[in-house]
Amino acid sequence: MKQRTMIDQKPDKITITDIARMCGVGVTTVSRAMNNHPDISEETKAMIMQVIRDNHYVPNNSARNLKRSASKTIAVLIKGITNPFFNHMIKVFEKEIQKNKYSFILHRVDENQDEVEVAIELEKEKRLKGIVFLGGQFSHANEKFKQITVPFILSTGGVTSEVGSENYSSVSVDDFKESYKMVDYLCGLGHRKIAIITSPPDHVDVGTLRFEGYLKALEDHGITFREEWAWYMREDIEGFSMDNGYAVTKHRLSANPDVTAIFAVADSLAIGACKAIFEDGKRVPEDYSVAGYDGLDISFYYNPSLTTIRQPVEEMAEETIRILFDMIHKKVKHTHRIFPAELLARASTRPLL
Amino acid sequence: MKQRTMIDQKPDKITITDIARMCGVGVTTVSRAMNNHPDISEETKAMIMQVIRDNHYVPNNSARNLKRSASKTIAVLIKGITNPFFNHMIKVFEKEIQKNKYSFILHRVDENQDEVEVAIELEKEKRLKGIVFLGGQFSHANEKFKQITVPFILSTGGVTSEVGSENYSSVSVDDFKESYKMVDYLCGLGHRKIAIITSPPDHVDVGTLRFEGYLKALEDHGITFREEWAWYMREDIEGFSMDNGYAVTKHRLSANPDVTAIFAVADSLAIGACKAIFEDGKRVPEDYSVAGYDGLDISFYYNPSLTTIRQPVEEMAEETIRILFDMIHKKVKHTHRIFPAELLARASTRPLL
DNA sequence: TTGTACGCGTTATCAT
DNA sequence: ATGATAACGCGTACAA
Repeated sequence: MKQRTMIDQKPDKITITDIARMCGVGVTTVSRAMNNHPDISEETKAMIMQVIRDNHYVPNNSARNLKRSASKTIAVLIKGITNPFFNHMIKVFEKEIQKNKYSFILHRVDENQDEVEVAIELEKEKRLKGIVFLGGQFSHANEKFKQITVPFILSTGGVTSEVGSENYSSVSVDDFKESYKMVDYLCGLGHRKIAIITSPPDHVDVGTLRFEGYLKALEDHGITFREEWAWYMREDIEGFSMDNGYAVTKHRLSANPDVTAIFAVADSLAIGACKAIFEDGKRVPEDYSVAGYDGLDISFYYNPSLTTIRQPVEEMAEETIRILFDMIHKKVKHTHRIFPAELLARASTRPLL
Repeated sequence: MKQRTMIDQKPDKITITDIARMCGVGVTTVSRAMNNHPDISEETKAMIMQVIRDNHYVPNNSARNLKRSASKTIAVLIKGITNPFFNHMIKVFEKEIQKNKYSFILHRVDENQDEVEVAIELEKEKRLKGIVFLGGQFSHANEKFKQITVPFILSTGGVTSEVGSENYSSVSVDDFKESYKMVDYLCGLGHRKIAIITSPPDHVDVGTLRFEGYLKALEDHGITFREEWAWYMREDIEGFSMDNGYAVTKHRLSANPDVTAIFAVADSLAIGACKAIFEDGKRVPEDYSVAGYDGLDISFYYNPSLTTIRQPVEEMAEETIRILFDMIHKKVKHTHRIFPAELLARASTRPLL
């Protein structure tokens, strides 16, 4: 009954012990009240919870995590947050993870941080049960992967170079194939001079594979690739952004007047390209056919609506979580799942003649 | 003495004590080596760090946070991540915070969580030095604000109802005024039947103030508001999304043939509206003038480019951090800074007649 | 059903 | 310069 009254100078310094003392019970009982433990009478529990509320007591998560052995939480690591492509996926992750009665942490990793290192740290800190790497590129991560001791999966991320595929799970689309599909489509429309907006050659990211798909499609159509068709993103502007597509196209368009189609390896780049074309007094698709990649919402809403490769984001996200839980429940060791993407032929491309 | 001798299967269970033993030094010394403490010889430090690297030892952050008294970290809390409007701001936050030698945590708070409660928890867990609430609405948060014991600032967020402004700092634009400005502009172009796409009346968010600005501008131009001009976002679709603007316009357009202009309280809504207009066989701005709000990148790239209210996001973000550090360094108690926004008159609106 | 005491992994204090 | 040890706040055997 000796509720500690008034003159609370340090309301944040209150601990479970204080609550216990206020309630005249032991810390165990307080702990039980908070964690919905069975072995506690309803009335003492109610009383304790009331005192907790009255005093605005908030348990310290660091102490909890330190003590707790397991924690039923999944972390999703994402590099940057600029990519609108991930928004849908994150929502699905959240829903699916909650459906499994796990809690969900979205952790952003800085552009210049190593996401695997962050994961290793986070696993210990939060006693994670599983990890999803959303996007990102994993070139030489093999050694580090081994330090992750819980199931993890690469969702939508590329694994370049020789990282043994028996060491991780993944969900993705075949960037090479889908990119090929698009360029093949453009060729089928009669285009033979097709520029591509992609990452600089020394970069290792999704742009690389998509560029190779482009090359192969050209070859299969008997078209000899010309270096001047490779419009590399600028490095001084954020990658895969509208700004970048705009700047690149602005610079390259007039120098390549015979190009009839432009394939951008991201919808945002394609939109930037369109703007540059408009400002040049030209039209899409009458003067230039423009195609994107990703299938963002905006590709539908843009005017003209963008021909693009739609990745089945929702399904991919669901499958990501499904595989992860399969691994957690030891039903399976690792899985690689490649989804087919869909070519959406819309208004930004047209047959040549 | 009951140190683990049993076959180490868990390489992640290695602790600072293990490292100390391996190095033949005390735990204190290891701790010093890791934290760049001055009181340690270069050679022992190098030796210890090598052992740490060899064994892939990673210190447990929960234990660190628990023990550490202070931590020089700022957290930015953001509700949802769908809003592309925040992307620029986050980058600036990160840069500015690092410039101050603090570290930066971006913490996403779930749609159905109370961000202030999350903040209170996080403050203890991470020993935060300051908090930024990015966006969000704070109606009855006054009591809870008091439980936050470190400086915090509301950036770009609305505070509706009577939360004493002496209890927090804030950076924002005057939604009422800027909204008024836009509608006033439309009226100046000769429009008198102007629809608005905004949040449902019972919602408390940025839409509310912007709606009021719209109402006032109409009134000042001697226009009597008609209920049928209020196109409320659908609740079964994500708020402020292109999908929502599209659905609403699709539904309302034909029922209101005499409307000549549409003011959407977000660029994304405006884009959705444009699409619906196009599908109706009409044009922007020839048949309808459409205006947005926010000044997203896409508003420039869209076709036609969107007339909008551009919030000075970079400056606002910089000021947010500046004020926060002023508070941290006790130079100031709290500050409210309102930024002017800029009306960008572009191609999606035109004079009537 | 409830309480006591210990340990989680780290850093801070105070010795040496 | 280095080391032993006491916290940090909580959960949980184990005892009552």
